[in-house]
Amino acid sequence: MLSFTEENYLKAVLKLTVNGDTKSDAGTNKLAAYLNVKPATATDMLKKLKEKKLIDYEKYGKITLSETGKLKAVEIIRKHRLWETFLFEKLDFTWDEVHEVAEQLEHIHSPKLIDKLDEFLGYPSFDPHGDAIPNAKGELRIAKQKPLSAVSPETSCKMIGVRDNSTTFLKYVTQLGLAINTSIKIISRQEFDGSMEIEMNGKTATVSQKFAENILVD
Amino acid sequence: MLSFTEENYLKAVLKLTVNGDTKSDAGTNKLAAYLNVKPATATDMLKKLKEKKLIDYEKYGKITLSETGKLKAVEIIRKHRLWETFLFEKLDFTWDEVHEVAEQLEHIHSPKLIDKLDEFLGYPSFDPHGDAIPNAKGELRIAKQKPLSAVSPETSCKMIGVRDNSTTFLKYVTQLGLAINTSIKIISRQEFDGSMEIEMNGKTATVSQKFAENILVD
DNA sequence: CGCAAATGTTTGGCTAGCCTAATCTTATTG
DNA sequence: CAATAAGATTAGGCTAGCCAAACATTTGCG
Ligand SMILES: [Mn+2]
Ligand SMILES: [Mn+2]
Ligand SMILES: [Mn+2]
Ligand SMILES: [Mn+2]
Repeated sequence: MLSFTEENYLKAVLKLTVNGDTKSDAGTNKLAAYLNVKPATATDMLKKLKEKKLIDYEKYGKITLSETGKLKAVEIIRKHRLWETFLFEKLDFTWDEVHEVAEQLEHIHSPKLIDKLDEFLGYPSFDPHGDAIPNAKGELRIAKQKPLSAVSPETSCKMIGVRDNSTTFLKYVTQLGLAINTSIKIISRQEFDGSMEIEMNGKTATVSQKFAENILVD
Repeated sequence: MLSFTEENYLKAVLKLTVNGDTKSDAGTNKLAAYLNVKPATATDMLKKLKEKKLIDYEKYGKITLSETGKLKAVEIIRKHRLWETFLFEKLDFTWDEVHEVAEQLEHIHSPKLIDKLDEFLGYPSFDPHGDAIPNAKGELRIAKQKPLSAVSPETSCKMIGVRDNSTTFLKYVTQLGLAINTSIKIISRQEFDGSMEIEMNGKTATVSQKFAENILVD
């Protein structure tokens, strides 16, 4: 039985190694920064996870999940996203409130619980942020996606997710009238700083490049 | 913010001090036995809880919850029983499966979560074992109840709860065709060992005194 | 290449929770 | 009213996770 902390490390290694955008690898420093601990602490835990055969790791070397470790990590992602969906769909949480609570709920140990929850929710494919939910076998459907910042002016697209899950970002997105499935038309893009004028639901807004990089569209 | 462990100690002190049946008080040994730790460990934690003003306690003296401690403990009971109700009503858990998972879920920190869950469940008054669920203000309705063992032969009653929540007991109860709200008629009672012949839903069965003491009726 | 910066590891030390063994206080009872 | 028995506390020690500071290795750049 893995501890709360061990599970968070596995999830962090997964996030940093298959990071979608950067394909960067997980170093002790990055891992520590991600988990808000110091590098020395991360090194301790890496030795422990290697001992338990959950990661492949040699001193000063690369860090990757073992097969077992990857399965475990994906299972935690699955739990996290199913709980977020539950909070959003059934308990009227907003999409900027679900992450924090799911961060606790993902560590509840009960295989029956998570499978029943999945069934209760109707086997959802995506969580409230548009992220794919792995199924019970740990398989994860990957949707084609690109950042809004890569869409050409004069064309339209549909928002299918967000890259940043922070409350501040999500509240801003909502305030602009954007949500999953919103159709967005790019009116123009400034060469200078990459800012974009976009239109959705009849309203227009100007957003920064940083913002556009964090909106995922089809 | 209380830790998982501190919360379990508070709940244990509450259970042992307002124990319904025995009105016994909580000593270091009983507390330790209840929590599956050694007395020395309990003493350490009692000092810590006193420091945090959650219990009233002097060396070698009585242990009672402070007002704050009682509020906290009742809140955990509330969460425990609401989660049990959720698992039972919404996720098709049986009543002998819910306790173990609720033991984990009761420690999730989120005021919004528990109030929304309460609402989602329709503000239930009792959990799957017939135990009263405290409301959001920490008030607990107390139902009149007595053990089946105290019911006179030739009379009828309705099962409203159980005193023992263990899986083995609950499975046995179910196997006999008993559940919350089942009408029970006492056919006879043996003076010798207190065993009873009872009838419910047309079927009869003979149960021990120990069994009858753990079935609560109106 | 060669050396400094970046990155990673070790050491020693901390707290929360737990333990055993020894000791102390309170309760019981002959 | 002793003297055990029962109950509670203290002392010392352990592991999991964490940290700061010292040390080691690797990377990258002049
Ligand atoms: Mn999340
Ligand atoms: Mn987590
Ligand atoms: Mn329970
Ligand atoms: Mn608990």
